[in-house]
Amino acid sequence: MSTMRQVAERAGVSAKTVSRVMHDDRYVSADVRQRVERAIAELGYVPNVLARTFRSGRDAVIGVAVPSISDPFFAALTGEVERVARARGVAVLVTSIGTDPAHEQAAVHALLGRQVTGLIMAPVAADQSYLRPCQDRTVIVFIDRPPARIVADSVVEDDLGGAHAATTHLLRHGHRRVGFVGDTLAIATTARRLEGYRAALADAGIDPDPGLVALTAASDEDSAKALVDLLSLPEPPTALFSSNARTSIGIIPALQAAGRTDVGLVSFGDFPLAAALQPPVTVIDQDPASVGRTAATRLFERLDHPNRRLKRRIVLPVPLISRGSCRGRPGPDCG
Amino acid sequence: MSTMRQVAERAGVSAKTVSRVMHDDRYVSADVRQRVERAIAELGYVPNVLARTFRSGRDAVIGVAVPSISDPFFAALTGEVERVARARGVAVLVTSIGTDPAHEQAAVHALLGRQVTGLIMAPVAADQSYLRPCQDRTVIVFIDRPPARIVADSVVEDDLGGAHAATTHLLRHGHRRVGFVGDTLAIATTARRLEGYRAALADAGIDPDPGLVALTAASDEDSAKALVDLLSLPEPPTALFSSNARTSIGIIPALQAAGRTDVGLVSFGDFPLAAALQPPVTVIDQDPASVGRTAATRLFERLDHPNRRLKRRIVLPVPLISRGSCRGRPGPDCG
DNA sequence: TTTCTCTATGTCACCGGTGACAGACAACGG
DNA sequence: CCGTTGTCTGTCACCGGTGACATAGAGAAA
Repeated sequence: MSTMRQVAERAGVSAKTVSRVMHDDRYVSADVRQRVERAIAELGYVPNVLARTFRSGRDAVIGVAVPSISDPFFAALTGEVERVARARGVAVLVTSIGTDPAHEQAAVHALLGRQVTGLIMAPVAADQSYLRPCQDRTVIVFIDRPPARIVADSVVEDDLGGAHAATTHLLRHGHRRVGFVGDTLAIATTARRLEGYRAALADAGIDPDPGLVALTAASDEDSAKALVDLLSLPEPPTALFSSNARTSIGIIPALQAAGRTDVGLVSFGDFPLAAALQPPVTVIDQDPASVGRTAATRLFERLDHPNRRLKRRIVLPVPLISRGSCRGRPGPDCG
Repeated sequence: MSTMRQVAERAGVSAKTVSRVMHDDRYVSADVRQRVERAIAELGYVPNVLARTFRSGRDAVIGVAVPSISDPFFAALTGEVERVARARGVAVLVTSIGTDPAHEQAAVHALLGRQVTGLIMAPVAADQSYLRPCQDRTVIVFIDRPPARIVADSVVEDDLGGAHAATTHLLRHGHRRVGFVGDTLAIATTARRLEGYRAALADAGIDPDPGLVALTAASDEDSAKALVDLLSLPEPPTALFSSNARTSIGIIPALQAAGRTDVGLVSFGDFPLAAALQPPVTVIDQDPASVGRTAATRLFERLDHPNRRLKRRIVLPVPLISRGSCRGRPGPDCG
């Protein structure tokens, strides 16, 4: 890879002049411009972005830190962030934090050390105060889950409202024993969805049965097992609220295997083919692309206008898409 | 953000000594080490990775360029690359190329300009010769599709063999009119899968009917439309080979809507819930994680041992997972 | 003609960490 | 007491592009 000075030498000019050509500076004669452009082409010169941005102290890169990029939800979200960033010529550095809270700080520091101008992250740990010192030079936008012990922008879905709506929807279809299937309360969104579920039961005057709450559905296998356990209770649930798309994808095959497609189901989070299943799955439409777009847009807004006053917390609505899985065996129609 | 010299000043030492502490250099007295560590903690010092790697000319970053990170296949692949890279302390820069071949070079140059040590990319254009000048300083591994007009490592699936197996599988279940649903021949994998499909028909002594080949399934809507068109032919196909998971996800709801779940189906590429559908979908298991792992492993192997001689082309087998959607209405059992 | 402006190009320091190299001092063997 | 070796710390240049500033010639204005 050649450097700017090599190009300069070949064109018989100074490095600065090459820099001027690269930046379409007005004050370059046609003759010189042509010679430099030829030299650039001949050497296949690609400017060293590191050097440029190193000088200015800040790189045109934003970091994205999510639990897992493989997760379709975060993949779609990241993809949208990247779209917005690319439109502005900003690169995107991606890191998977994993689910271990202890690893969050290391993963985020790896990004900060690269002098990212902005950071979009889904917090996993219970405390993000370690990010405070960085806030004067790096804009941080939290996604999916609100941050703790730090003031920053966040873009979250309406977990509480969505869970409430989902549960209420099942209750309206005549279900009285509604189960909750989730991964773990350590994840803030799950905790809030459980809260919404409980609130809906309370609003309907139904006594919550702790035995109907399964918080072990971390993997597909665990989800399936949690389902089997719930269905083999003496008084099994007639409907389930699945607290995210992954648990839904885990329990649906198990439901089918058990021949219990009569069990009502609402999934927090849409997923491919939800409409093609029998019965089609009613979902709370938690749109990852819109979270990504909103977060990236906010990030750049902060970068462009550091002094503008904006509401810290953006809560995206999560509409319910009724498809049919909400009614019980002899249930009434969805509406 | 503080610099190394600021830390040095606070600790009353030179910048170089701070550097030594950061690198656990043997020749630092316990006293000095402690003072420096205190200063680092007090200032919340995070070393500037840019500066360090800028000096050495190479950054501990690898680039990943795929058509779209939102695509679950590439998301899973990228996730696995990131896992392997993270285990080595190497960061991952991700770029979506999109489907426009003209954009490929710009997207890749954006990564190269950041001095990535390695590049994992799924080519979209018909010519990658523009990458030749970079090869002496950047290791390139192509994924999913082989490169053109350039010699480099590639990790691809056995498109030809997989498509052949899928088609043959349908033929063995008594189907004689097997349709092909794909996006576009501009994508190399689709072209090779069509080739495999045709070869399987030829091996079975069946005259290929060009009318059964639909190459318009770029989006879910287009896939659905392609399916409807195929089924309304005077002599419609009794089975379909869907050339990738996305087209499958597009045509399955349409199949269900048309009440034609009797139509045989094999999908190139597994997808969530394929087993939970009615009937469960037989697939060619194209494992994105293993592509990612293999590519990343090869990349680091090249970086660690630049002179080792290795086979350029790695073809991953794609096993067929028979689930039931392959048989026709009154068909025999799957094998 | 002088002065000023505009154009076109060059020089140089600097960003922040680090490799090469240079001391300085202590300990130790002869 | 000197030479040698080992330990600890500092100085300085450098990576590559760019901002600040200088300079030089051309033409215009005074």
